[in-house]
Amino acid sequence: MSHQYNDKQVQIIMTAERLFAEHGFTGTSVRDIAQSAQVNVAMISYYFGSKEKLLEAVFSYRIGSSTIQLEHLLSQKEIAPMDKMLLMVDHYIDKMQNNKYFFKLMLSEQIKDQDNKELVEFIYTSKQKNHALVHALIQEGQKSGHFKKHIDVSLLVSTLVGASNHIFMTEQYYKRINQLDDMPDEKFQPLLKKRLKIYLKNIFKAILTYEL
Amino acid sequence: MSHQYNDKQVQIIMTAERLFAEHGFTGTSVRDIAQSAQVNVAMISYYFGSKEKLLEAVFSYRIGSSTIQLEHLLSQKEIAPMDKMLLMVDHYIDKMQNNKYFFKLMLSEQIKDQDNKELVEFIYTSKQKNHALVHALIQEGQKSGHFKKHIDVSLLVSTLVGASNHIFMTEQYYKRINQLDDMPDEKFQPLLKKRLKIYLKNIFKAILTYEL
DNA sequence: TTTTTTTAATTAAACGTTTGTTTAAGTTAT
DNA sequence: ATAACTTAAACAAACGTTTAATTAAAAAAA
Repeated sequence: MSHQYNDKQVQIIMTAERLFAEHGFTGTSVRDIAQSAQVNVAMISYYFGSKEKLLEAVFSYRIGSSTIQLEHLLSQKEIAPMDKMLLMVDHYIDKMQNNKYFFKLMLSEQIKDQDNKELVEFIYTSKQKNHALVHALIQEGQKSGHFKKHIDVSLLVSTLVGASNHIFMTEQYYKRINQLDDMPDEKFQPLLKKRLKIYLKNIFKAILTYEL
Repeated sequence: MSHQYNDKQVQIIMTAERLFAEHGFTGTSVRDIAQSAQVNVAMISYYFGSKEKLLEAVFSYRIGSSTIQLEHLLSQKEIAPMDKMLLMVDHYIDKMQNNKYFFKLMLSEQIKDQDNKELVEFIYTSKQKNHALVHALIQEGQKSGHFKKHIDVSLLVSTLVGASNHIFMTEQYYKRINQLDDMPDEKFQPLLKKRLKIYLKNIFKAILTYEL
């Protein structure tokens, strides 16, 4: 993976990302994408080969920076393990809110029975990298006595990923159930983000330190 | 909503549920469903009117029992609030493992930009009911002094729903990352369920009681 | 610098499939 | 005899992809 894409290709990729997220991969036609991106239908085959390859290009386009940022954060020696963990939570939630479409797409691709093996492998590799980083951080915290023993890293990560995903995917439900319908989105979004961050960081503190 | 369906209709509904969950709504053709359910394609239009209506029938078929069971559980006066809450977690996880296809389908329908307003309304009503029940239980626990104050019910429920969903949707990743590839599924499934229950109940205890 | 050649980008139209749904003729059950 | 069920075939519309023709841009030759 990992290409260099010209302006027109990026335009197509970002349009596809949005439409795939909103209506699903099969729910989006190449003509929908072409029209929204204001290019001819044939350009998609011309540049990417096929609709499937375009999906892969979307993933390819979003790679890299994520893991690198996390790696950089966790490598800073002067930060205490717990603070690193809480920073990670903040970082992840920011990332998700800034890349809602991609996270939606990633989630819906994981739900489906995958036949696109390239994509399955990419998602797994990406997950494994993050898992390894978190695992190392937890071990570091356990050695220094800041964290308790017997922590299931997969479940911990699933709490962050699953709960954040669920809240952001269903934020309209959150709005309605909490009687925030009248609040404009530019006020609601920061509010939700703030609440989610506080909430998840408290959970992480509890899981990592308390002997429940 | 809420119909009576004959054997053949149920056969179609359950097949559709599985295929919609595995390949998405748009990713499943009525011919796929007809073939898997071993009926003629025209039977789907004949019984349900359209593919969209069939999707609604799947939801309609799964209604009722869920909320009723939860209502029954939470109405039992002799059980302490915390025990009720932990029972609810157990109950929810059991339900999800026994209805994996439906939960997958429900999740992927929530991810999409909904145009099917009937379905949106149904999902919202269902969520609201559960939310109200949990909310009442938490207030009960707060009054009796068992729970702490200031609990965001939506975030709490999202933790249960989101984390459970994420784990079950990506259980193959869990298997691989935790080096459980060789374990047969009939051993792995109970293991995962057990771990998830313990883990989530601990989180709930922490959120509901500790002043974090 | 101009002209020619070669490559890349862009287009509308057409390709063969597959899509959801309907039809009209049939069978089975009431 | 009436109603409910079941079928293969047909329908137009939408699908992903390819084609062949044209324009724009870049490279090479004059």
